[in-house]
Amino acid sequence: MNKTEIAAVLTEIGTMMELKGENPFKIRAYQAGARLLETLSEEEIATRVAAGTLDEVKGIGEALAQKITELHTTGALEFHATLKASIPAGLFDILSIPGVGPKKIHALRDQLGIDSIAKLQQACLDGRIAELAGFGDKSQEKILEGIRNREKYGRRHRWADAFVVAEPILAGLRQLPQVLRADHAGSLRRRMETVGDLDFLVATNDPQPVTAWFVACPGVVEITAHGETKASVRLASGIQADLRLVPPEQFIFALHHFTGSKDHNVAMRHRALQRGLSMSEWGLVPSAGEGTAKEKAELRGRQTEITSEEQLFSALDLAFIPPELREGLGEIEAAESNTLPRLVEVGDIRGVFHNHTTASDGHNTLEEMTAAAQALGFDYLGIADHSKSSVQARGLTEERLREQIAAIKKLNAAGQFRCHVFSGTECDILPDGRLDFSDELLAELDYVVVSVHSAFNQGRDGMTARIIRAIENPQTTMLGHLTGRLLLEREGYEVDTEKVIAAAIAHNVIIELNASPWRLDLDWRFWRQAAERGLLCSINPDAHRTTGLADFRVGVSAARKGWLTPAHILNTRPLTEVQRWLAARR
DNA sequence: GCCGTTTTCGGCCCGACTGTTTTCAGTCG
Repeated sequence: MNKTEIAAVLTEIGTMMELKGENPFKIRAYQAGARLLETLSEEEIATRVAAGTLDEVKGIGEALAQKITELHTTGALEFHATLKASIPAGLFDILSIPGVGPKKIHALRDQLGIDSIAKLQQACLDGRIAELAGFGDKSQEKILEGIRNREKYGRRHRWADAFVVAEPILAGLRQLPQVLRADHAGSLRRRMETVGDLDFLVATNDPQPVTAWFVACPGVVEITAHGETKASVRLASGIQADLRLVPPEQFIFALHHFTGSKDHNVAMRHRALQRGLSMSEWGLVPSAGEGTAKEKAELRGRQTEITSEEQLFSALDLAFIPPELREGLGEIEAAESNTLPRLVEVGDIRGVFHNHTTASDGHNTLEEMTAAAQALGFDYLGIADHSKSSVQARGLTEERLREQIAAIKKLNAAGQFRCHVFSGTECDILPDGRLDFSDELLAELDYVVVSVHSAFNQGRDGMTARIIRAIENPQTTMLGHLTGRLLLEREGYEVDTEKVIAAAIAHNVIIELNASPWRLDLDWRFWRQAAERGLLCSINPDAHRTTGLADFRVGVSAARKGWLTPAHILNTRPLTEVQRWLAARR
């Protein structure tokens, strides 16, 4: 088993222990162990398993070391299987209903034999829940509502979709005279690929007009809470939006707190405690001695000198950690030793590869795409229309591709655009791993993107071998959307990502970070280690129309989450350098 | 289950809110 799979097992053990009502600290140990494992490299895990030194890692003790070793070597864990067999699958679903946690699930199961959402819903309708000790009419109604909402709004939202909704609300908040500072927080600010709800944070001394404006925003279909310090609404798109209001001196602490992630916050508080400080959304105060609430409030009052997140991190002897990195994956250690990377920025991107035109399934012509790329300030644009096997996408035949090559040469020669155009193709990887065009034709292009668009169900080994064969082809420049996933729509196909990455590094092939908000593939979680091992990235918008070119920004967000610097990314390089790099590959 | 300038036991991150209670447990972020 690889580390991701092992971590998933440990996390599931944690959840199951929660459902069993186990000691919360024991549960936390499993969850922490899972997170920790993700930060280690596959090599280090293998070495430590072989040498029996896993328990030297802080956070992994004897028990976890034994379980990780068993999973790593045999691919299974007796303890996990036994535990899983003892818990009805329906309990996991119940856990996802707001207001119902492990303790209540325990009571429901003990007293009413409830072990699925269906049974829970029926018990609510029968009025049996309200009669239980610790429950009441409101609990029963809330559970029913939760079950209904789960069906209706239970899904997450792609980052770009959420951002489009959030942006005008944030702009509106900032224009209110009562609002001194405003920002968004949560997973939207951390630029996660999907977002559960929108979090807005406002600094104000006069909250009432602000909440009044917020609950009356266009698109609000339901007000779920409307208090002094917090308001929640449901928007037409199904997204829930929360607004929190704090006094100005508390803004930075609250911004950091509500940006998260939870793992990051836990680690930050732990660090604060090591320095004799107690950290919360209210401030940073000495933790020594049990001061009264009033004394602590006075101490908070003296925290006003912290007016930026930079200062907050500095107070804990840390360099500023960009929100994208706050996932509890080693960013605090890096900030401590001042080894955080200089993350890639939108302004670093000089051009983009992998874009489509009307020649295949794009909506704009070559000229329109080039004009749009130039308007974005790009020095170069790569065209990569589909190949002949992608019939559904009107893939180009050999003849039509040669016509396109000629058209691009002519366009570059005409000097109409300052932006240089590269001739490429998004060439299908056929089911057996061969490419869709002959080597002779591919050699006429500036570069070649290879992608899987068919036969998704070959199994892990088959798919891995197929993609690696395509990588080994000397004509291949870069690999497109490695897993083929569509966020919230379709899982990627089964493939051994680590092996594919290793093959790409060995053959000096780029792997793209497909920047389409639907894909963001390869996932940011793989990039840090892959780049450290020498993998080169290209942030590719996979644009099918002129407006799609701007999606490269979403790709930059994902790259930042993956700790990538400009040096790790081909399309941060100037035109002449890219031309040299591509020419050397041909 | 993990850890140790509190070192092999007794702690472990913080505060608000809700609904249930009549002083608090459970849940959430």
